[in-house]
Amino acid sequence: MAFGDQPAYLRVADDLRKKIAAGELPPHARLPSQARIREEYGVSDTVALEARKVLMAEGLVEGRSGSGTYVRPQLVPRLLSRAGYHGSGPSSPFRQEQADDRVIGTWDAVSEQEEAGPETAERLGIEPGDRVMRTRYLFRSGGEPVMLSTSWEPLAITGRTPVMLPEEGPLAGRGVVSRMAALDLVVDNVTEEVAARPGLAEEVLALGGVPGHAVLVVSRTYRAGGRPVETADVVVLAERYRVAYHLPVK
Amino acid sequence: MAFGDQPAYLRVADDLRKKIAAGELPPHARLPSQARIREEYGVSDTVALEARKVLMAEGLVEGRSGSGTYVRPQLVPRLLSRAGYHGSGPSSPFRQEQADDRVIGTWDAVSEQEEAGPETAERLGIEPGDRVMRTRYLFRSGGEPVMLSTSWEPLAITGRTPVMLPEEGPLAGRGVVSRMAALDLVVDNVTEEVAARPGLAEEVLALGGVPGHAVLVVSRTYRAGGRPVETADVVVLAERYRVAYHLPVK
DNA sequence: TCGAATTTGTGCGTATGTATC
DNA sequence: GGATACATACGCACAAATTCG
Repeated sequence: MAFGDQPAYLRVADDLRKKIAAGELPPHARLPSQARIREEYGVSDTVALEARKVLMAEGLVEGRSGSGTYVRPQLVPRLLSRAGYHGSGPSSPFRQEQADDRVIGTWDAVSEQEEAGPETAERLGIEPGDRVMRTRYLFRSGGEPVMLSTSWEPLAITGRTPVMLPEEGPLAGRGVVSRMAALDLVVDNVTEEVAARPGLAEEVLALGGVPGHAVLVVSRTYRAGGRPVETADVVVLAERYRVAYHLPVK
Repeated sequence: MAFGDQPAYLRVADDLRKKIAAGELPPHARLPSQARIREEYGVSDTVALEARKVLMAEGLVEGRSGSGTYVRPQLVPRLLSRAGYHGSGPSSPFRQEQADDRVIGTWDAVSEQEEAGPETAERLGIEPGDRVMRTRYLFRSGGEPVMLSTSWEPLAITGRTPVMLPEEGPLAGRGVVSRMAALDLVVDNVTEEVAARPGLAEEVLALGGVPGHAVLVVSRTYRAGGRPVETADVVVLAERYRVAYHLPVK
């Protein structure tokens, strides 16, 4: 059973990984099926399955039900430019990125009122339970989902105004700064925090990634005169994006 | 078997995740054993195992052989402030952080000449094989290693000058901007890119983390009049740090 | 100190569902 | 529709680590 003090499924996974690294199994190639692995390596169905699972967890291969297990092309991480807000031009992180990469993107957005949780309240400088407008975004690039975002705005600020819904009304999709300007609020301060954590099953599923893989989370807060007017989390797959900043030197 | 179009092991994982999120299973608490899960949820051994694996992959729980599966304490990541260079005051990322957190830190640094590899050359705008000064840092906070950093400077710029070695000479430890100023080079441009990837065994070992866990990598490049004068990688454990930026709104 | 019970982790064989070709 | 292949699920066995009487 054991072979060099290594579980059987790891031994099989190592061998397949070597073949991928050596180019013997190039991108988009199909791996031997579970049944073939069972024969070739003289192992059980479970071991063949576990070995494939290891490679899938590593993001090297991708299983397609009914078809086969395929080598994933290793993609070069793209840049998510966060060079600060530019008054003229696209404003959301995604629209910025479009401008940078000349990639045509689409997105869906759903807004809903809710009561602020403790963390949201903390970030917006309001009390837990205060009402906020939560908007969930799903951004696509070339049809593929690439970025999730959730924004929160205090209804104490936007409630019963034309800009209450970020993606509707006269300034739909124009960005936080423009919309707040319509309320005579001058956004003069942005903080962003970049973190990485294992992606939740839901997030990874939506982004077409591998369960357990890391996501980058950019937590952004817009402020007007010290008062938070919007806060948002942007979630992308860590293996697909780097977050780029251009900083001033004072 | 299926329940709301969801596999049984995901249903069990979701339920356990909710209990963790709700505080019903606080940090360090022990999850129901595989056998208990099997009984409570009326599922098989395999399903109970798979459910636990999902939560382990998400980093929520940790299995200890022979003992049990335990909820991992979600430690609040510390801030790594990257608010841009401030002419007066500490300059290295770590020294900035000290100022922010009032944490007394120490560091070791080792400098060595080498030939630039392809990636370093690309970042410094020089040719592969050109000579550079590489300096490796290990930063400690309260005696514990918390951050690794490697910087590269073209010897075409600093060679045979008093500031050739970052941590020696008259401007030792004063930071890139000050040292370049001594060469009449005005650093006016900083770009940073934040990425996350699985930590290398060496890195994770040095930082006291768990193998396989993600690290955050901040890749920074200082430029003077468009010419790169220094580039560096800063590596921290992803679960322990967030990278914070304060951006201008133009 | 010893040993029994518990628990995780690995491994096997099999059956069934379901997507793809 | 049939064949193929992945995905989920069940039940079982055993090794290693831990816990506890």
